[in-house]
Amino acid sequence: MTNMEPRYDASTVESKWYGRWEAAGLFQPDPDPNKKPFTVTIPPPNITGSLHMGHALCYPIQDLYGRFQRMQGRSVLILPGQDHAGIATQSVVEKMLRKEGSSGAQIGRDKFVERVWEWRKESGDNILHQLRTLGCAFDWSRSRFTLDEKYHEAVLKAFIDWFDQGLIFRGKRVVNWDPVLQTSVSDIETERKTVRGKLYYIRYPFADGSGSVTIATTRPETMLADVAVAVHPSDPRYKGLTGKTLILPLLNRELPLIADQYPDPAFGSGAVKITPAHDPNDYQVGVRHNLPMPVLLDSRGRITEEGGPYAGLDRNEARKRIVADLEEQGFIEKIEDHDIPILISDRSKEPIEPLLSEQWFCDQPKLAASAIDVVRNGDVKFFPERYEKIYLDWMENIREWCISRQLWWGHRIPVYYGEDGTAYAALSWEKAQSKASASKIVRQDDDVLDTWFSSGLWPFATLGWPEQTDDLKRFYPTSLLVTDRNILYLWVSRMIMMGLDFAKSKPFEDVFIYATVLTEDGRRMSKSLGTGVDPLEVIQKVGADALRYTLLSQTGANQDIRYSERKTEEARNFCNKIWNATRFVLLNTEGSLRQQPAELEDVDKWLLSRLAMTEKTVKSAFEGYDLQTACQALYQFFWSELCDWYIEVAKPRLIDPGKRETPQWVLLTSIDAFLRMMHPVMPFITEELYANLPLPKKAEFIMSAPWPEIPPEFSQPDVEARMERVFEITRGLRALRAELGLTPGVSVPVAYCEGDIAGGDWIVKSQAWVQEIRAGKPDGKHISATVEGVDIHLPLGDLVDPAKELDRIGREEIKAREELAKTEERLGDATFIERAKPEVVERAREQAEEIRSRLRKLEERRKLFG
RNA sequence: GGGCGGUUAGCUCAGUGGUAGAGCACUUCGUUCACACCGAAGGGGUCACAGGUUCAAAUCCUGUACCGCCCACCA
Repeated sequence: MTNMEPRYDASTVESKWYGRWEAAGLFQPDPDPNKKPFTVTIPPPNITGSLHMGHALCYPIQDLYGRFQRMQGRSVLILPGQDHAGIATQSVVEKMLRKEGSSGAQIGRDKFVERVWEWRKESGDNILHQLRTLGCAFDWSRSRFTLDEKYHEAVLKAFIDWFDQGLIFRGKRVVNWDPVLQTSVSDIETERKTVRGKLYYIRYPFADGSGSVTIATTRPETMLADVAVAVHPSDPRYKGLTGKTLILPLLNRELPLIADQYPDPAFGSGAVKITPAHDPNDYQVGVRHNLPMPVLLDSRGRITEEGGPYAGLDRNEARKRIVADLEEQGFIEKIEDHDIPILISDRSKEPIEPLLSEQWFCDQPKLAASAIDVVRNGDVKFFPERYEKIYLDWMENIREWCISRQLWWGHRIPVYYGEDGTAYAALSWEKAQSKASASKIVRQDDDVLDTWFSSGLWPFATLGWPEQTDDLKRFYPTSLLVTDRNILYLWVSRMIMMGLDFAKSKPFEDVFIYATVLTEDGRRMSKSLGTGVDPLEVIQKVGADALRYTLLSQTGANQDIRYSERKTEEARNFCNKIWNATRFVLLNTEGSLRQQPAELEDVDKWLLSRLAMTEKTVKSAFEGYDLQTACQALYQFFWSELCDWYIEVAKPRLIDPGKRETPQWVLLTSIDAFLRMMHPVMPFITEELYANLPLPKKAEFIMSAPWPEIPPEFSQPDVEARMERVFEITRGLRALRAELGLTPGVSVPVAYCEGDIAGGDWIVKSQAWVQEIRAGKPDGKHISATVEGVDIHLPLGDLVDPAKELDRIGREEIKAREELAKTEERLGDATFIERAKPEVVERAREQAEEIRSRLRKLEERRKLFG
């Protein structure tokens, strides 16, 4: 294998392997029943989605664990799929229709849904293809879509079950209404924002002409649907007035002045107008006092008939007109600036209208208890751990979930109504009819289910539930969920509740929540802000392996990571380094010994010991979701230990036919193990290089190879310490050379050395480019350094500028004196001697002694030049 | 209002009790037969701030400031 290019070309290599893995069936779980399964059902991306940096992290993490666990001997299933994403998809298709001059309303429900399916067939799979580019080894033969027929049946079954148990019910509530999308959305799908607004103080006169009550409101337009004014019973300002009748300005309707706990006497005037249909608090008041609840806004946020002369106006326009009219008629007492908290719809980014309407709800509070237990008792574990508390806090305060959406794209609610309005939940119209018996079914509910209702079933519905399929039996509960923190409440908590109730056990063991990918300067990546970066473009430039490494090597317990092009270049350089080092090894291992040689030099033992340490670190870091540490250990082992030291030291032996077999074996052993450990992070380059390694025993693919087993005897800490000394001395000598302006590679005839260099003469000679090392000290002028207690001298005084050298010695002396002063101060402290651990005191003593000796030597050297 | 992260070298980040580390950037040198997407040598930090615990604090505790995220029905 000598035809490797000196520059690694990712695109050639990366296009080669994916198809081969797939053809070899490696994406399917190993059928061997003795292998413990490792299962992941991936968070299904939306069919509207295109790949972004978050995906480029999320899915490779799962792929990494699939590959890692496969190497650990598990039967791995990573099940991919997609989410129909009700609101998002419906919006996309609506937009397309509008461009064509049409609309959903125009073509009707059936045609519209047909249209969405068409669109999905054309472009809905894009994102899954993009995951292949990233190297994700997912089982495409088991891919699922949340609107597949089978999946749909599972959703209906779940709904009907909960309906029958009373866990799903219909109710009239003030919900979050999105006037743009014209549907309800759940509490979690809204975002709180504070905007600068006004607080209007409006006088409501008493019907009997005895003055007025001033209310304070931020939303004057809703007064048209007022049904009362409330004050706190303890408020002295309104003592004896409750029960009287007020006149609603503009509409001249009568309103009672009522007493309720809700108004805060300290806020505004202490009196609150009550609009039950458009404010959740007012709604509660309305219920307590049995008040009427007129609805003022229609589905687009326009004023209804209730608004009398204002009917038909948009709510914002209505506000202006109403304030102007109130002002003109003298009802406004004052207007103050006020920060108003408003709700914004996540999807449309428009302000939410609280709106009283009839919706379907899920009784989450009843389901929460076991979902709390399963996390409390450690059956489901969160990584990083802090998310456990966030999850529990949420679950302990969980509220009803509005699951109906006024959309067409989604799972239509399987509820059918009889003539008398009775609701029957059933799999079909016919089944509903048989449930209803005598009563005739006249219509099906128009609403569809919240997308999260169907995705909550994902871990088991994808495996065949409600049927007890072989897959469900073998692969459920799944092993790992990898997701981002934004959907902890929307999705993770629902899967846990639904999994426990429907599939009778937790949906997954571990939940790993990865960091948000930000831009280099810490801003959110977003298409609309223009701060997004397309992963596919990055892959074209540096390769999928490099992109994976860039993101994975920053992944741990952190909550953000910053993406930058610079980092991808570093990762690409690392790929190139791996490529070239392996290339070098291949060029130097032809006809090599394939068995462990009897005799190993210290440097060989050193590298193998470092390899053993690295394997330990990497494995436990992977297991603990600390990819950062794993990547760092791999990087350091490969670049600085294997390349910078071992290969350089091994070069002379590699050209010597009598000595080459040992370093050949060490290099092959190390590279083989390194590539296997690196494979979960960089699947392509490792596969390509592994294919070329001349190993005695080799798997068909590195992907199907086992995790490297490092013999325990490779670990030799004492040899490591010895070698580190030799390397330090080498560095010291190189520094002396640099002092003389001698460039690396230029050979120096002789260096002197006083002290034990641990049998590393030959290493120091070759690595510091010295022909001979003599014991002792040179006679003439020389420069010196003390490293690891060893004095090294370079007898090349002629080359030295004495002034410069004296300056250097002076600087070192100052440094040493400062160090000595600090250390002596510590040693002079009686409590330190008494209370510090003995080994710490001992070390301080040794250090002091070492510095003193260094100072003495510096003094001698000064004399030499002075 | 409550909670959670973060604040360490110019930049991006490691580092959970014993005198500060990496990569990049920077300076100097170098085309030595794997790699210039490379190698060698160097410069660079009162570890946000203030208290406290300790013989000893970047590290533990308390508080403050700033940045970010999440939760929360004051009209």
